[in-house]
Order: sequence, then structure tokens, then C-alpha cells
Amino acid sequence: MKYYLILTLKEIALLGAIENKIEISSDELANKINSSQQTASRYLLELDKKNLINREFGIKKQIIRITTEGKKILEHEYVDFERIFNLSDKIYFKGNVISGLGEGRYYTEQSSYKKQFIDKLGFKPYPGTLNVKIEYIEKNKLRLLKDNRAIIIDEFKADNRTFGSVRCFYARINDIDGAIVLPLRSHYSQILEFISPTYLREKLNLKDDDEVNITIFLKGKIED
Amino acid sequence: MKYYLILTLKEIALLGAIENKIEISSDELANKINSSQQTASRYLLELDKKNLINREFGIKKQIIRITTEGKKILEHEYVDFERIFNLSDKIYFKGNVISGLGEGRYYTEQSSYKKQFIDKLGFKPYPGTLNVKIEYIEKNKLRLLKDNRAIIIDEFKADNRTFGSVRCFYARINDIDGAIVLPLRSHYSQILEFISPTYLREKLNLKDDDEVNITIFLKGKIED
DNA sequence: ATTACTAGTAAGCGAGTAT
DNA sequence: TATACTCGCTTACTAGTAA
Repeated sequence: MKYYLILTLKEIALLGAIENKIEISSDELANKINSSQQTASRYLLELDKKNLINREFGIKKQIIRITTEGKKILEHEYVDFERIFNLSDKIYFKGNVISGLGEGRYYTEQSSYKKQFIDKLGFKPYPGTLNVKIEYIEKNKLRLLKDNRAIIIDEFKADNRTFGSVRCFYARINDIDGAIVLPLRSHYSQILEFISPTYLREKLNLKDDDEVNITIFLKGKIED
Repeated sequence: MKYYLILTLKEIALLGAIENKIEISSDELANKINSSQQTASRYLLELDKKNLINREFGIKKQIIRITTEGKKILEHEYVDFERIFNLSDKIYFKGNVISGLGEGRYYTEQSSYKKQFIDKLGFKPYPGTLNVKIEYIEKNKLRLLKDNRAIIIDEFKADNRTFGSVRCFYARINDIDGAIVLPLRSHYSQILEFISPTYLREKLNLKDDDEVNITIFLKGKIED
């Protein structure tokens, strides 16, 4: 999607063309977007061709309305900005499923961990963790998980060893709710470990390397 | 402001660069914005030059943080989208002050109008109206004023004639609160008439042709 | 009036590469 | 590893103008 088309669509939307048809000439639009009449005309042609706007021609000017498809593009932009400014309480990651070494199962089956998961997260995790390697570039967001609103799972001793404290956040992977599990003093790797009441690989039909979207909820319960 | 710079800034912000410094290479950014490494590099240079981001160079990659100025630009975009999607209850107009023919004073001084303004709008209008000619292109928004949430001032008879019903909306001109007055069956002209408790030309230091911003509140009281 | 084509010019792009 | 320069190519611009 070309940036100048988004900009133009936005300007048209600002004039009310999502709810209503608006009457506008290419020259008027040109003023709004700081271009020539010819460029505005070309943009309108492009938007029309891409089915982002509908056009009717009166005797003068044109009657324009943004299509559902056009609205979607603007909504997508809007959501981005919401994430930037409003969402200190949600973080989005994109990543790919990878296989762990099976230790996930060993840990989640430790009865003391299990008990705490039930008490503090409110669900009994399916044995094992789903490991997701987040896109390298997204690792910048990991620092947001230093957030102190984490749910703390306390350390304990069993089997003659110590199982370390773990920090959790409610999270959603694709459509399924669960939690992210972070070892207390992991130096943030690129791997996120996800637990959930159900067997995710089956439920979400996941194979290694499949792309998944993760939403982490920094505070409180999962909402909709 | 070139729109591709805004979109690039947005991508950087999505990675958390408003609150924190983030580490990113031009190549990584290139992936995010779907361009070549060279283009991403160029964009970063431009953003830096325009003081929208700060950059530090590590041994590898660069440490980036969005400046206050950069944040402002993103906020401005965000507000635009809010207007598009959230604001069925506010409409913004830009226009220029023009002189009326003095009839505004005659009408606002009619005791029955005056009484209703006090009762229904909650203030006693300064005699006269401030007339604002809205930008031609913005006239598309006028249909939003057909909205049925208007405050209706009833018609009445006096001086051997009938004074027609009038529709009002709470509104703000620059920083001053008041209301917009619309004759019931005006075929929307490009002129908005504004009333307020104070003498606006003085308070806002307005001369003919000065540009003003008008916010019309479609429902309820003026908020902040 | 207004739209949009043509054509010449300017801006933007990315492969190659120096640093 | 990186960043960012040069340069040839492509895309996008606007003035002029036909419809």
C-alpha cells in the first residue's frame, strides 16, 4: 500500500467520507494534500482502481465515498496509533513456533509449579510449553516485560534441587488464552514460552515454524 | 512533512522507541517498512536531520529514540484518526471571520430568543453573532449538523412577525465556549454563526478574515 | 466549470560498494 | 559485521491542454 494513498484516504475520511458521500473536486483535494490538481486526480483514480473509494460524477466535481475496504486500511492505521499511545497494557509479538527440548513438560509437571499456576493464573496448564521464537526485531519490546506487574511464581525445592522463581503474564496466542512464562533472571532471549489449559499445537493446528501472534497483557485479566 | 517519514516513525514507535531507546539496524527497519536497507538508512538520516529521532551508534546497529518533536507528529496523526473513527460527537471546522450585516444583534436581543438561550444553553449571549465563513471544502461536513441532537430554540411571534425556530449546538471557537446557531431550514450556507457570553472579537482579538477553529459538540455539554 | 491524458522533469529507489 | 555514498533506473510529479 503506497503511503500517499493512505494519506489521501485519510484526508477524504476527515471530510466525512466514511459515513457519507462527499462532494469534492480534484482541485479541492489537491489543496488538502498539498499537491497539484493532476496529482490529486491521479490519486483518486488509483484509489478507485484499488476499490478503496467509490466515485460518482455529477456535472461538476465528484461524489466520493470510502468503501469498506478503504475503511479497513484506515482502521489498521488507527489501531497502530492506538498501540503506540494507549497500550502500555498490551504488547504484541509476532513469532514462529519452534520445538523446545522437552524441558517444558518437566517443569510444568512439577507439582509445586502446577499448584501455583492454578492458584495464581487460574488454570491448570497442559503439560509442556509452546515455544515461540519472536522476530529478531521485536526483541526491542522485551524490555517492556521487565514490568513489575508480572505474576510471580515462587521458587521451591524438590528433587534435591531448587526450581527458580518465574514471572508470568496473561497472554493470548492467536485466539487462545493462556500465559507467558519468564524465568526470573533470564537475560531476555528471543524465545517466549507459552502455557495454556489446552494442547496448543493441536488446538491451533501448529507445526514448527508456523507464524503466530502473541498478545501479552501487562496488567490484570484477559479482556476482550 | 513527507508521509513516508511519518510511517517510518510510526514503525519505530511501534517497537517502543517513544518510551525507550531501541536497538535496530537499517536492515531490520527495512524489513519492517518493506524497503531496501539503503532506503531505510536514508529515512533514518532524514528523520535524524529533522530532529524527529535521536541516534547513537554502537559497534553494531544503532540506538534510536523518538524525540519530543517526533512524538508530536505521531500524536497529530493519531488525533486525525481519532477524529475519523471516534468523533461522531465532535466536528471540526476551520474558517475565517467575516462581518455580518448586523442582523445578528437584532436577533440575539429578541427577548424570547434570549430567554430560551439562557434556559436551554445555559448562558446569556453577548448581543450579536460572530460570523465565520468556513473553508469551501469543509462544507462536506455541514450535513453532520442535520444531526437530531441539536438544541431547539422554538419559534415565536413578536413585533408583528414570526421569528423562526433555530437549532443550536454547543461549540468552541479557538478557546472560547459558546454555541452555533442554525436557522431551522437554512440551506446550509458556508457561514456559521457563533454566540457566546463574551464579546468574541475583543476576547480573541479577531479582525475580519482572521482564521479560527471551531469545534462543534454534537451531543451534550462541552467537555475537556 | 472539472477530469485526466501527454510529456518532460524531478524525486525516489536499490544494487554495488567504500568505509 | 554495520552505515551510507554513488549512480543508473524507475516512479511520481506538474504544466499544458484535450475532452
